[in-house]
Amino acid sequence: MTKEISKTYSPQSIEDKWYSYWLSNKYFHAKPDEREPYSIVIPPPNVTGVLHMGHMLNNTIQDVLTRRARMQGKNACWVPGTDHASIATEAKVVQMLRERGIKKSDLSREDFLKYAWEWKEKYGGIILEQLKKLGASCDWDRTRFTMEPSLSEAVIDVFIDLYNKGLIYRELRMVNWDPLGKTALSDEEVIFKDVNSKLYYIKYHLTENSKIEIQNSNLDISISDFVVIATTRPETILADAAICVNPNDERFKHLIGKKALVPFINREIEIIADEYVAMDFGTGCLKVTPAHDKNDYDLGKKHGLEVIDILTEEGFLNEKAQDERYIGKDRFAVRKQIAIDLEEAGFIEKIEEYKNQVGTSERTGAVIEPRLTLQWWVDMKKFLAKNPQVLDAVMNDEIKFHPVNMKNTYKHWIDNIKDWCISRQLWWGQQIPAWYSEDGNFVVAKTEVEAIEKFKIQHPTSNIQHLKQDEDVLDTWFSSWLWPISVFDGFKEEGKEDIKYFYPTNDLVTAPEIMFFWVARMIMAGYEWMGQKPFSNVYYTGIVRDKQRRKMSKSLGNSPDPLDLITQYGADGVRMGMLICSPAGNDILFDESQVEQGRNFANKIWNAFRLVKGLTIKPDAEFAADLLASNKISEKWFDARFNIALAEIEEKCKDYKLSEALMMIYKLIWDDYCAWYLEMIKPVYGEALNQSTYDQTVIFFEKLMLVLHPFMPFITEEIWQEITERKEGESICVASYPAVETYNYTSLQNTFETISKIRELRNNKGISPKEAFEIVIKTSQIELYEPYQFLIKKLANVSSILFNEEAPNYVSLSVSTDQVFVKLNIEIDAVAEAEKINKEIEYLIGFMASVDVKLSNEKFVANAKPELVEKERQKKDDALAKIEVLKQSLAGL
RNA sequence: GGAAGCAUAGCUCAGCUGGUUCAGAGCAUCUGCCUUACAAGCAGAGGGUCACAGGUUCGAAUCCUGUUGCCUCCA
Repeated sequence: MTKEISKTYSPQSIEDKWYSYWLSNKYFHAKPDEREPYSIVIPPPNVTGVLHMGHMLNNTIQDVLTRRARMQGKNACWVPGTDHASIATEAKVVQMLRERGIKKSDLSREDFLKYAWEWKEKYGGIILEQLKKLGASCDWDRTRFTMEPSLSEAVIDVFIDLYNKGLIYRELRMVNWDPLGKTALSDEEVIFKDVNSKLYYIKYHLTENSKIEIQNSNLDISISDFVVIATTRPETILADAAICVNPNDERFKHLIGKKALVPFINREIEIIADEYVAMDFGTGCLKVTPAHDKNDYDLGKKHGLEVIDILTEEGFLNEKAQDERYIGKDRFAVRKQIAIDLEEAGFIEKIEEYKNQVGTSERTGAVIEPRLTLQWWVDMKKFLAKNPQVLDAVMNDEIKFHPVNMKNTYKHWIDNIKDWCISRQLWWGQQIPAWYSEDGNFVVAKTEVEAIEKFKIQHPTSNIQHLKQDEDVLDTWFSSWLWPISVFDGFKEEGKEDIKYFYPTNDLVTAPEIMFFWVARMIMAGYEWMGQKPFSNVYYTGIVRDKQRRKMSKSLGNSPDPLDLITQYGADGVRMGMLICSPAGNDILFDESQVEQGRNFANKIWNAFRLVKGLTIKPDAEFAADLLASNKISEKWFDARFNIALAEIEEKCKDYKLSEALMMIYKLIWDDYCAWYLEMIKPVYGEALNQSTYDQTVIFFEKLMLVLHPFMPFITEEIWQEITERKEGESICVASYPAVETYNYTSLQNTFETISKIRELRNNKGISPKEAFEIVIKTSQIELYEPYQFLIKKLANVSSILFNEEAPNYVSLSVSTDQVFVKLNIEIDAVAEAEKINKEIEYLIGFMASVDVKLSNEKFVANAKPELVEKERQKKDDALAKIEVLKQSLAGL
């Protein structure tokens, strides 16, 4: 050994060394040239984010795709960046300020933003730094941020453009209100959760007049003084505007048009009728609260009911609730309290346990409050009518989804699309370019100066002395949907080279849960502003879960820290562990043992490297002809194996079945190269290997490293650099990926089987591997064994091989259709041997019978493919031949 | 409540248009081994009526129908 190589692979120093080598040589930087482009845009992680297991999986996959493309001679560009994540970041900054004793409400917009930017500068880059540890081959010179000036400008331009096209409007509507974030949310940002709640049955007394009217009527009904309604939200009774029953409900017909009193505050509300009311739910009487329920709002609008909003933007009760006991208190506190108060006052008939679903904010977790507010909307139906390709391209596979069944989900969403609420009552984000005059008119314009000009034309009578810009910012996704265009500066007038060259991008790798938020909308933006798709393939990764199938999350504490994992197992090990069990679209059940498997694999490769590096080499001329011939056979065999496997690997990669491809590489290296090939050519201890075989062995190793490199970039670079001389500036990152070459396949099937069977025998009889055997092979095809005797002798420790000789008192082994007889130096049990052979004969007879059934079935012979029938005949012949051999050996015992 | 999907070894999954790649892989388990590259290893082994019930067919894990059980998305 020329130099000492450590017995176990230690990734730490190697990984940092090579990553900085790659960066300093700018291998990841791409600019347009004459090569075929390959591009991926990263799903920009939130600036607030730290790397979690989902990112690890997602970015490993992107890196594999990018590195493969780069090695295959394409000009690969993976654009990194971060998302300003308006609501998530604003929440973090507010919290940080609170910890410092500063209230957001005490700050001006400008001061707040100053703090927010400070925060972003400090923490915003963390996640990208972490990606470097993973080995991500992003073009870091192209790092973008959704709120950097040029990207923000694109967002504003797009807003104005859409407004001018009549695709954006402003309207008072019921929205999903997040009382914690104090902002509106889009439907997609609301997560429904099952909760155990209570259904309260509350009595509303009729007014005196109503009672009298009913008594005076001619209806034959028993009179009661009240109606009962069922609700899960008793605090909202203070906002009730009516009670509604189904007009077809016989039980309540007499009540229609009468009046009832809201408990405690005694507001008179009318009992109205509408078929919307389900007769079989609750009591059949519905309380109508237009301000606090979407359906009630619609109902109220239809019947002209008053909208009584009793909640503040933070979800506290306001003075409209009228009852002093509750004003200024939180909605949930009031719910508890009012239930007790109602019960004490005798308004509660009963309380039932009830399971229902409650909408919560994706970002803050707060329970969503339906709230009537003035917001900005994108008219999605109109948008899609203008861009029908948004659906068509996915349905006809112009944009391919992996796995394909995601197409259904996509179509369903598109078919049921709702308008997109894009305004957010936040400060962190792109401020909406709408300008208001004091008399309530507005124009949409990029700057105040332009706004003034527009006012002069559109609202000449307005007072434009004090124009005020809209306070709200745009939904984060209103900037992310432009990402594949804006990262290449596609909205700018000049510098079109990048966008022309890299757009449309090739692959997008993302989580299925943001298909609507992001994927669908990028497709929309792509067609609207570029006139073509933003990417050709979408690979949906699964969700990373723990062994108990629970989603990994910070709050559950079931997620390992990715950086700790990398420190412990190496980036290569972690990448392999994540990928080995993650078919597209399937959730991955993460377990540290998989990462351990990855680390073990790296170590295995490392030791193969130690072996090869440690070999002593001598010229071929110094070796015996039979050894050289044997080694040639081994080389030829592995060459064929490699090419067969490579073809399969490429096939899998083409289908985006990366975990299957990786598994094939794993087996190719571990089983074929290490367990078989290296053992076949390895000289006995102390002896040398011939030069030509050594050279070939190194070439194989190199090729294996190239194929594995996209998956495990660090160890492959280290070995690729060390296995042979490299020039300064060379790297496996930019080396060419092997192509499938022609090969002559020599099947060593029978040889390998013979070796395995002899090893098995040794195992069963407890005979040491050091003890050599003499064997006799009975076969009609000597050519399947004769040239490979050397290998059988070496790998199964066999001292001599004879063909078709008598083998009295030998133990018989079945190899394919042949028999191998092994001479043991111990006494063999003739009776047991005979029994074993008889069993085998019995099985073969049964097997033949089943084949005969098929062959004597006229319909089978007539309908099945001829080659299939032929195969069945062959099976029968083989079995017959084998029975013959077995009978002979039985006689010999 | 609506839609789609899934059900194959202990676990995670492959199995295209029905027939030798038809019952597979990796991990885990078990049994031997510290055999000069590797115990993070080596050599072997055992494990499945392909969820259940019908049907189509000469032939079904594969196609059809129903049942049950899971998961996801939407409301």
